[in-house]
Amino acid sequence: MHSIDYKSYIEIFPPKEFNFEECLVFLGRSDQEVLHQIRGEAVYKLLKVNGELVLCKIGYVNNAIKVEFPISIPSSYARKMTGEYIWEWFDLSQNLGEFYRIANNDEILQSLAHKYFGLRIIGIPDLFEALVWAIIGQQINLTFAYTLKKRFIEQFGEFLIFEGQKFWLFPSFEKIAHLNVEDLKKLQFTTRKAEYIIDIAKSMAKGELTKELLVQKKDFQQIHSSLLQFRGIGAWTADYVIMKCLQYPSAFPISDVGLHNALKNQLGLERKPTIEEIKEYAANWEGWQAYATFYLWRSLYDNEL
DNA sequence: ATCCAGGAACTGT
DNA sequence: ACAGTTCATGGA
Repeated sequence: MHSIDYKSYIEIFPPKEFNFEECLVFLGRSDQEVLHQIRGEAVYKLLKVNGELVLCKIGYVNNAIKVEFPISIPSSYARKMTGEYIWEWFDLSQNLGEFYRIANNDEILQSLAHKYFGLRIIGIPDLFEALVWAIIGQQINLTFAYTLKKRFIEQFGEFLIFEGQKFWLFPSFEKIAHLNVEDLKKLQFTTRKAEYIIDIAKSMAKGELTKELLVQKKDFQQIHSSLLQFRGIGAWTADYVIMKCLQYPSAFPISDVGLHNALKNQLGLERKPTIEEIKEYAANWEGWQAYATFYLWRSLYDNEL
């Protein structure tokens, strides 16, 4: 009989310029979020790796991200994939040194970079989840967007109960591909959004739209134009997904209303800036537009508190 | 009540 | 290419 010779937890050593607390603040921005839960200094999240459910408790101990498994210790493969997921989720591949050098010489970003130092773009590593969330968020307020997302997950997702609380997985595209528009309209999705989401689920089920296919494209422009071919994905959604799922720090959802409002606040403007004005502000942000956008979004959350 | 919301497709020019 | 219109309903 063998003894278990691996540790019952994973340690992830983040790069410089990482602040777990700041990331936790972002993760806690909506009390309607059901895909993770914050308890004390840790975030709990359920993952599924090759059919294996993995409940993670993610904390920060001795300058390392510590991932524990409150229910059961996953297989070594699942532990490896869990580590990779968390690495992407917190965008740990970026070297933020250059972003902070830019920010320090930028009128708009200087204070934000100081305030939220160590915050990384909290990603959405799952392509289907990123696309659905972007489509849900089109042209409605964030509060209602979270309501729709919660209904969608609780209607079609899987869950696991631990210590009396439910931990949800985002619904699979395989399941959503089989729905009718009416199934989503019941949850108060508009006809359009229901069509977009179901069509995208079908494209993914057929293997026509996958994260792998997008990653293989040689540059940003190719990824962008291939995403635009799918109904329901416009420029904003493509940029949002390239930023949050494919982790391009140069992605820039320039038409985003949240970005416009944040700029208005930061600059003390009477009105929202025009696209042309934003291009002028963003001239300094080359290569780091996604981080500039994300820090500006983060500033909106402070206004609510 | 009124305006607008972390847009996109469609239509007409 | 570009501008205007429609979708559609909740939140503040």
